[in-house]
Formats: sequence, C-alpha cells, structure tokens
Amino acid sequence: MSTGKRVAKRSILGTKVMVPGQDGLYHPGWIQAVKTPEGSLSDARYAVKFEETKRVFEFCENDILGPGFESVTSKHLLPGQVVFVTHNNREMCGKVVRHDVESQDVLVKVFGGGAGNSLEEETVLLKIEDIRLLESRKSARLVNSDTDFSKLADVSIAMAEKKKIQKGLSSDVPRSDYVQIAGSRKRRTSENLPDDEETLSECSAAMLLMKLSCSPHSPRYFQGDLPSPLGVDDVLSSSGASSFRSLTPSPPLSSSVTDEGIVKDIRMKSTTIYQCTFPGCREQRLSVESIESHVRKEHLKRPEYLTVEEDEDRDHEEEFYYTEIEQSHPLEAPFTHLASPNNGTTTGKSPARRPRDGKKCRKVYGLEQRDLWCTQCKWKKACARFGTNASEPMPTHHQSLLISAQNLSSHTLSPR
DNA sequence: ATTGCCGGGTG
DNA sequence: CACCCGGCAAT
Ligand SMILES: [Zn+2]
Repeated sequence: MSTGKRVAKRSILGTKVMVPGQDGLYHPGWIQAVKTPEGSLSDARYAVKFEETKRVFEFCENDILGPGFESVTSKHLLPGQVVFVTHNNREMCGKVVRHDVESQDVLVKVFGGGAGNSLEEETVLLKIEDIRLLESRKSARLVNSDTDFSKLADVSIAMAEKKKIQKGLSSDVPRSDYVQIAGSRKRRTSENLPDDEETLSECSAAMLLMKLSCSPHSPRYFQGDLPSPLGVDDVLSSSGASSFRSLTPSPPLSSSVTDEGIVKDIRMKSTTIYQCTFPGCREQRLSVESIESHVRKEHLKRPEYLTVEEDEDRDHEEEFYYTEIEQSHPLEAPFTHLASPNNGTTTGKSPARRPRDGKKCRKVYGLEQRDLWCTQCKWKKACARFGTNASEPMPTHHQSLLISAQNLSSHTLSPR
C-alpha cells in the first residue's frame, strides 16, 4: 500500500538513524533534510534531528549509522553506547562496556527487562555484527507499514576502513597529547571534574572514563559533526595500566581524514593490528614501530625512540609484549582467541615471571586496577604472580577485560 | 615520593 | 583462615 517500493533517495527523509552526539556516543535521530552541495555528490550533508534532544545538526554520510548508511560493524563503539542485542532469544537493550576492535568483541551490559521489579543486569560478550544500534520494531513479527527499510540496520559493509599504514619512514609522529590518569583517592573528594556541563542520563561509567582519559579540561567533543571518530593515525584504542589516549586536536575541515573519493570499499581488508599484551594494557596500534614505541615507553620505561646505535644492539624485549592480529573475516571465532598471557619468549622460555626488574602487580597494573593484582599483592603480601614464587597465573587479556569491566560498572553504578 | 611486603592486626 | 593496613626498607 504505501508509496511504492522503489527505494529512492528521497525516502531517506524521516529515516531513523544513529548519529554521534556531543558525548561521542551514537544517538537516535531522524533525517530531516539532505543538502547536497552543487556538483559533488560525495559530500552530501544530512540534517538530523536528535530524538532525545530535538536539536538538529548536520552530518556527513560517513557519520551516520543506519539503514542505507554505514553499519555498526565499521565503527568503534564507545563505552556507554546504548545498543540492542538479541539475548536469550529476546531483544534487549544494553550498554557497551567495551568494544575491542581487534577481536570484534563487544562487551555489553544488557538490562534484562524481565519480570519482577529487579532489573537484573548481565554482561555478555558479543560480536560487533550482532549489535544493533536501532531497536528493531517490536518483535519483527509484524511487518511494518511503509518505512521501507523497516528492518534495522545491518547493511553488511565490513571492516572499518583505516588509513594505510606505512612504516620505515619517519612518519611516526611522536606528537600526541597524552594525558595520564594519576592515582586517585576513592573516598571523599570535593571536586574532581572541572565541569558538569550536562546532566547526562546514565552513561556515567563510560563518560567518566572518557573524560578522564581524554582531557583534563574541556570535555567538549564535537558538536554537529565530527571528522571521524578516530582522527588519530596509529592509536586505535587505549586505557590500561597507565591509561592514555591521544586526542584529535584540531578538527578543521581539512581534507585529511576523509578520502577524496566517493565510494568506500564494501569489502573487508585484512588489516594488521598490533595489540599490546602487557597485563592490563589494551593499547592497539597500526604499526610495529608504533606498538614497540608504546611498549618501550609505557611498560619498559625506556626511551620511546632509539638512536641508530641503540637500535643495533638492543634486547628485543618489546616483542614480548605485543601480538599482531590479522583481520579478514568478521565471521568466525565465536569466542575470543587467547591473548598470550606470556611474557617470556614466545618461542618457549619463561624463566620466572617477571615483567622487568622486580615489578610486581602494583606497579604493573597500577593503582587503578587493583582488582587485577594477585591476591597476595592486594593484601600487601609477597607477590604470588611475579617473582620467584609465581603461582598465581596471569589473567588473560580477555579476563582482564572482563574484570576491569565488572569493576568499572560496579564502581560507577554504586559509588557507595 | 613510590613500591614491596613483614608483621601485626580483625571478623 | 581471608582480609586489611601501619610502617619501614629499598628504591
Ligand atoms: Zn602480585
């Protein structure tokens, strides 16, 4: 019945989409208008009205998620992002706790809207492809009326398209603004955060984290549009024993981030990502040089860059603290692979667990992640994980993720 | 100033 | 026991 079924470009008006808001999270909105600059079809801009705030902002095509646009699988979801998943055969609303780009894993805390009054929460691990940003209309049983695209979003595009990697050249810019989180007392603090600009709903955990790791000052992100969720070159994600994050300093409209072109690959590239495997660290980089610099600087406490001489005869210890991951097939792998919990030689050698010197849990994981310490360390006893009497195993990369996620949520949802 | 952890607590 | 922590030696 309705207006024919031809999928014209006109029908996008009124389409519900997800667009990045000021908090960096995707919010629902409707396309109000499409502005196409004369000539170039590539840079169409879409006016989208936020469902919650009713405000209208413009976005470019790449920033929009939804039917006819990018799919979630090509984006990096930030903690706190509201999502919809099918859990226990039921569509449930949830919030992203963490999205691991490398493994395509998304840790989601679902709010079991079940019977009773106790809203039970459950944290589940899903693949990015199983995540929906838009809630599916009812139960998908009843067919909708007109809104042609009806279904939700999953246009199967594929991997995130990153910039090309280059190495060997001195293009590894060491310039990035790193902000470090220092130890903090949990008890009473008069004022920590600079400003409370808006009273956001309840994505406190994630927001807090983001604020902390992004900038000690103005937590302003982007207003209407953003150049790209990732304006950085090498740094993919971070936080860890010492949490770092590089920001995108200037978002002018320079034609740097976006490709010159019109189309993006609707195919998946096999990208190599370098994952720091240092306990508690989740840094990901796009080049060997970069990840080694990271390890050197943050974990080995060695100079970030080496001179030619030093480069010749160095212990290649950095190599023990990262793995390279190939990405090609988004399908596959129902469960996560095991990150090497090893710190010794990858080729069989582990004299004694020792991240260097006599660094124990406290130093390794930092005060922020006390829950990752071995029990003995938590009790201020002799470490049972590192050193001579290494008995307690190191948590796998994945476990670390889960633990810190649990801790994060419980910490934020009940700051007793 | 920070880290590792003994020894001395508590339920 | 599991757990917490004052305080001190070494860094
Ligand atoms: Zn320990």
